[in-house]
Amino acid sequence: MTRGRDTDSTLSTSDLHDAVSRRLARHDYRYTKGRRRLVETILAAGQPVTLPDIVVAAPGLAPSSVYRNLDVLERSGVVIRITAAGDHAYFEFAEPLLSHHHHLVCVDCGSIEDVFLDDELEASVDRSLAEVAGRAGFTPLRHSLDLHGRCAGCESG
Amino acid sequence: MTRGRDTDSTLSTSDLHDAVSRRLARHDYRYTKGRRRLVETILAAGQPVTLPDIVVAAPGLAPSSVYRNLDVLERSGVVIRITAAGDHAYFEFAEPLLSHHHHLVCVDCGSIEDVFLDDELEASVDRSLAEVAGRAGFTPLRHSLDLHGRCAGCESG
DNA sequence: ATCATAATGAGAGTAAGTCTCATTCGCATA
DNA sequence: TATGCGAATGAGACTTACTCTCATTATGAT
Repeated sequence: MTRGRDTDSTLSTSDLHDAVSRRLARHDYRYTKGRRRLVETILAAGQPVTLPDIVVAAPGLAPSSVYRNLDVLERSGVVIRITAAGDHAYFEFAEPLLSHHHHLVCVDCGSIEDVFLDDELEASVDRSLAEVAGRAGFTPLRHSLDLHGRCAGCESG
Repeated sequence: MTRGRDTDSTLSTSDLHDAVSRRLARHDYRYTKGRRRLVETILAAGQPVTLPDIVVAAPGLAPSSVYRNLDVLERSGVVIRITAAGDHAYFEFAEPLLSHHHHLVCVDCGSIEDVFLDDELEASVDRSLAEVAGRAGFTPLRHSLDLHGRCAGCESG
C-alpha cells in the first residue's frame, strides 16, 4: 500500500533534489548527506510531519541537526512550518515544490492532511484578500486556508 | 483616539459578559472576578493578544491563573487560541462573540490584525471545503483563512 | 451564616526548541 | 589526488512558554 504523495507532487524525486539543491545554493547552504536524508524522509511521509515523526523514521538523524536543518530549509524556501495546536510544529514542502493546497486539521488528535481546491475559488480568495490587505497597507505574500474539525478516526472513535 | 473594536463587535460589553457567563455556566465554570477582568482586558485590546500583552495590561492578574483561565475560556467557546509563528500564542474572542473574520499575519513582527470578507466569498469557501472534507470523511467545524505578509510598519521600516 | 466545591497564585516542573563548541565533512583550488 | 578553510555535525547544556501542585481563598447554593 503506497501512502506517498506521488500523484500530488509537482516534481519527480530527482527534480525535487535538484530544486532543493538550487534553493540551498542560492542561500550559500550546502546540500549535505543529512539534509538530503531529511528531505527524503519528509517526502516519504507524504504529509506534514513533526520532529518526532522524522527522528523515528530516520533514526540516524540527530535531533539537534534536524531542528537546525529544518530551519535552514525554511529560510531557503524548501519547507514551511505549520504551527498548529499540539506540542510540535509540523513541516512540509513549500510551494511550488508541493502544489498549492490546504489542510484538514483534526482538533482532537492534531493530525494534518493535505487537500486541494479548484483554481477559481483560489483566485477569488486571493482577489478578496488583496483588497482588504490594500486597505490596511498590508503587503500579501501567501494565504493559508485550513479546515478545522474531526478526522474520520477521531469522529468514529 | 479609540482603538477598541466597538464597531466590529457583534455585542455590547454587557451582552458580552452575559454571553461569557452563560457559556461558562454551561460548562460548570464560575464567572469570577479574575475571569471577568481577563475578558475585559482582551476586549480593551481590540485585537488578538498574547499572555505578556494581558499581564502588562492587567498587572493584577497572576500569569498562572491567566494561562488556566484562557484554557477555561477556550474550552467554553469564549476564546480561541491562534498558534502563529513567534514565541507566544495569541487569543481573541471566538465566534459569534466576535463576528466571523480573518487575519493579516505579519511574517516579520508577528502582529495579527482582524479583517472581514464578504459573505458570498465565505459561503463559497465553506461549500468547497465541505466538499473536500466529505471526500476525506472529515467532519468540518470551522475554517481559518489568514493572509501572511508584511504589515505597513515592517514594510516601510 | 455555613458548607462544599471551585478558583487562586506562587513556585516547581516539563519539554519543545535553541545554543555551544569541539570535531568532522564538503568543496574549491593546486 | 592532496590540502586547507569554512560550513555542518551532534551531544548535551540551556532557555522559556506553558503546565502542574497544593495550600489558601473565594464563590454560590442552601
